[in-house]
Amino acid sequence: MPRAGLDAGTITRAAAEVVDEVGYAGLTMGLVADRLGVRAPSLYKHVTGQADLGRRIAVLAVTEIGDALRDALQGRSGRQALEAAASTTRRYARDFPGRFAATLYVTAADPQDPLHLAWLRVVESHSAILRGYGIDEEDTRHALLLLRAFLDGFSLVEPAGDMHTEDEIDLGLRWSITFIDRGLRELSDVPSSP
Amino acid sequence: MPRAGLDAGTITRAAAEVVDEVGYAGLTMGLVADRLGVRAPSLYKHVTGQADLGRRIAVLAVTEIGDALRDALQGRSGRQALEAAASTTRRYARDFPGRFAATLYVTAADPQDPLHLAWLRVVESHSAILRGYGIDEEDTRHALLLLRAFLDGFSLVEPAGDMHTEDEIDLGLRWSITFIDRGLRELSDVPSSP
DNA sequence: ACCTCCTGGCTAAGAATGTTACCTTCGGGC
DNA sequence: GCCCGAAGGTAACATTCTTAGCCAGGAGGT
Repeated sequence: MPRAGLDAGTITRAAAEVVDEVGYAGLTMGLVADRLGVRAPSLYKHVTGQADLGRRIAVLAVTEIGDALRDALQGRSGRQALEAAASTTRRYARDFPGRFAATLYVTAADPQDPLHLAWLRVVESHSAILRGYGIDEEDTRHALLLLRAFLDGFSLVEPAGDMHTEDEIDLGLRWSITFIDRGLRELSDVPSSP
Repeated sequence: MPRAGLDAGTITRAAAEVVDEVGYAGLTMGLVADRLGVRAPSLYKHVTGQADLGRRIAVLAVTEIGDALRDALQGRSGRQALEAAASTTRRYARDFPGRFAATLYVTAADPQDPLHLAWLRVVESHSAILRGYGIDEEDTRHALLLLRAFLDGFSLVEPAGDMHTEDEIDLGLRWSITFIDRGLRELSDVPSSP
């Protein structure tokens, strides 16, 4: 029987598909192995265990979000950039619920953690949004936290769908973007609409 | 041997202590049983299983947050109310990390779900904050979403502590509160400082 | 006081899963 | 063609959730 040609990457991608289907809590080594046409113990040749696999899913997801943000922010600034970032983050959370959950549950340990580096790229995109508003460096640092809390928090509220309808969230999101955009413009040294 | 006097409530409280110590993912029936001086299968006389127990922890946590918010908002309005809500939510997330995680992971199924009712009380507190700003009903509805995303999102970013120091988060939170407070005051029909 | 019955806790056992130990075989380098 | 490391397989073990079935304890009626 030929080798399956596994490596950590293919296993992680298969695992990411699994969590998107069965939820992050439903991840099992057996399901991942099945998807790859392989037996569960074979996975341990490439990942150290389920915890490791979970971390790798989180790194993959944060990296993908970072990529998506970078693409979406090309050539946009101000309110358009805010909108693009919000809808990108939200779409990712909806299309890949398991992966997105991983980004919330798994936290980086040390600054060398690949997860940390992946997050830095996301933060860089958030910074790019703020750069367009021309606010000073200290405000930018604080606003970054607000932005992350807002974007992640909003995508988080989504699955708790019992409280709000899809449309209501859509409207709320657009309203919130207007709210934040206005606040940021007022902070700006050179208001774009004085 | 005397009866232990278990019921769903005591089991849930014990389980809540367990998750705060070992993390939500580390919850096992055995740990809960140990804490109560009882064998694991006995728990099944009062809760249907681990999933049920997880839901009950979430309900407990959301209820506690609701109570804490209600207390903290007594006699405060405007910016003070915002600050009180943020620090209350954040303190809860830090003091009871396992329980707080449960509020993020578990989602209500139907509108009769006790979890849904518990969330309604939290939303009621958020509404109370906004009420003080005198903004119209539609804006209030949208702002509620913003508030929930912000408060939960901020408490969520906290454990990902590799990226920001404690003080930095503190400052960012105060800055964000100022930001939101100003935005809300500008929405107000009767600006408090015209 | 005693009997009865249900409740609540226990032990034992089964099923699912994560993980390790060890074996086998593929496939490239000499 | 041989050798050896790496990749995958099988078997087995440990942990944990959960169910089945037993037994005691105590509340309530007589």
